[in-house]
Amino acid sequence: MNSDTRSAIHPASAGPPTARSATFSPLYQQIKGLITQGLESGQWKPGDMIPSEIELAGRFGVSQGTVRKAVDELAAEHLLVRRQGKGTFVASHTEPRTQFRFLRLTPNQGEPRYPESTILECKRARAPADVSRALELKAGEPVITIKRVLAFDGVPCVLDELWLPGGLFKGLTAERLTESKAPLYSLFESEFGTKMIRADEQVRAVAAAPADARLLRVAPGSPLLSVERLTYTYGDKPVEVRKGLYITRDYHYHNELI
Amino acid sequence: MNSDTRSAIHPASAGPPTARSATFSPLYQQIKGLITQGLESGQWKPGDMIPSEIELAGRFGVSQGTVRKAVDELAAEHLLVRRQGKGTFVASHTEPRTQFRFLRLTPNQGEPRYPESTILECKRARAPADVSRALELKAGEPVITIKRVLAFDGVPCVLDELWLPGGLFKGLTAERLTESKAPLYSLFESEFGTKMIRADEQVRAVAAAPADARLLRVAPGSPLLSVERLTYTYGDKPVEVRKGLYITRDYHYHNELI
DNA sequence: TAGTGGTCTAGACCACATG
DNA sequence: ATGTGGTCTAGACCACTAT
Repeated sequence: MNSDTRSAIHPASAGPPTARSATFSPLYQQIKGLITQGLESGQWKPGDMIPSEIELAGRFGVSQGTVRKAVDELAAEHLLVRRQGKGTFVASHTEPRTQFRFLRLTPNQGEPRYPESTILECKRARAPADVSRALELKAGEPVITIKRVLAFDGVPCVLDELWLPGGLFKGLTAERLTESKAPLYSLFESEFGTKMIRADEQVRAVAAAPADARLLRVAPGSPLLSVERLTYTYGDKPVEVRKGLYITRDYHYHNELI
Repeated sequence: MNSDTRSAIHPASAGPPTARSATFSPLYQQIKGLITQGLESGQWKPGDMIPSEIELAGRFGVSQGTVRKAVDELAAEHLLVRRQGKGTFVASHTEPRTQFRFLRLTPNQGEPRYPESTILECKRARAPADVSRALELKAGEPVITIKRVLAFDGVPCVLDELWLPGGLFKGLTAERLTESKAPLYSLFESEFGTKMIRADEQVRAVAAAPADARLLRVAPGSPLLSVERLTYTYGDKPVEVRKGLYITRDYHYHNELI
């Protein structure tokens, strides 16, 4: 079965059972790639159950243990979620665990909560140079920019501005954002088919500019936490730039070093 | 072999091959615990090679695959480091990778570097109430407190104050800290046998108090990044409280969301 | 050449969820 | 009762490191 196996994955490179050229990656890595393709292409959408390990093993012509190792790693990367007795599912931003991986704002006392959002602006525009560079867009390619305030119990806490490639988010309007009570990333994955996977953040302390201070209802010059985020989807493709200003009097940015 | 196996690990609970009471955790979890004991007790010190998988499998009376799963998880938690062809080693803060997991300060341009340290103070003292609570010490138990400035090329960047349980760090003096050019955690693990494993951080933006501003050579009221850290060693035991103030003009706090 | 971790297989049985 | 993921075994062979 071994030679059949390998030829199933690399039809052009079949060889004797133990043949493996220098360019071959381990089978389980190849399986990871094939599963990731299914996710990227939308064949399996967030929340969907993917085929069982046995089914995938048969389909790819490898043993169940090999599929298991591939799925284990994808689960460790939070692309998949295993549920014993039920199956393996595509991770979704509708799940609270996923949401709080991308919302690090935590109350100084009490449990993490999700804030209310007020959209200030949502329009198509030309991207600033740094945003354009970060999103790997050509100069002049359109982006959609969103500006909003996040609040807890009516008290402003975050002033957020973000930029998205226009091509991926056609039809995104302020109305649609205002109607939806779901978190942004949840909306993005369900309505626009773009799933945020990971992000890099740069955190700084800055003094509040007058305009920002007014929107956040703090004194100009107050210390604010600046959080600049670059977010990636499958294949390490950058798809969101986000700049946030946080008031960290009653909340803080939480991080676990492991 | 199965019944021998289990009796080797739980001498008092041996049973038929397939017996497993409700209180039994999976074998590989038990193996994880046994290996962790070896780390915690100092049987294997940072940098040491632990016995091979086959050796451990024989010693614990389980298959190599079970040891492998245990070691895999400990490596994922950064307690161990695998090196193909060489062996498996106890992770150490002398390795750059480990150091930068706990030093998130990154230049806005260029590669991460390690700053120079100037010790301002190192003394035994009574812990403030919040520190005492965080370290789970009884009121009045002594702590060692260290105050220092970190700088890049002579330019102050971080003002750090930290508290350690006195009992674990006997003989820690300013001289010893000043002599050592190694990072603190490296010194702690090699000289005092306390290995820092993970930490929780709370990040905020604050205004510089006059005294802090003077030490950091910034204007009073300047925005500073406040980073409060509680650090744990084996067994989730808290062993360090650290409060840092960062100047984030040329550097930022970097974080990857995954 | 020998020892280490890395990959892969085949098969057994357990634990959990559901019909 | 069935199907799912979770654990465990036994053994083969590969890739890397050192002597």
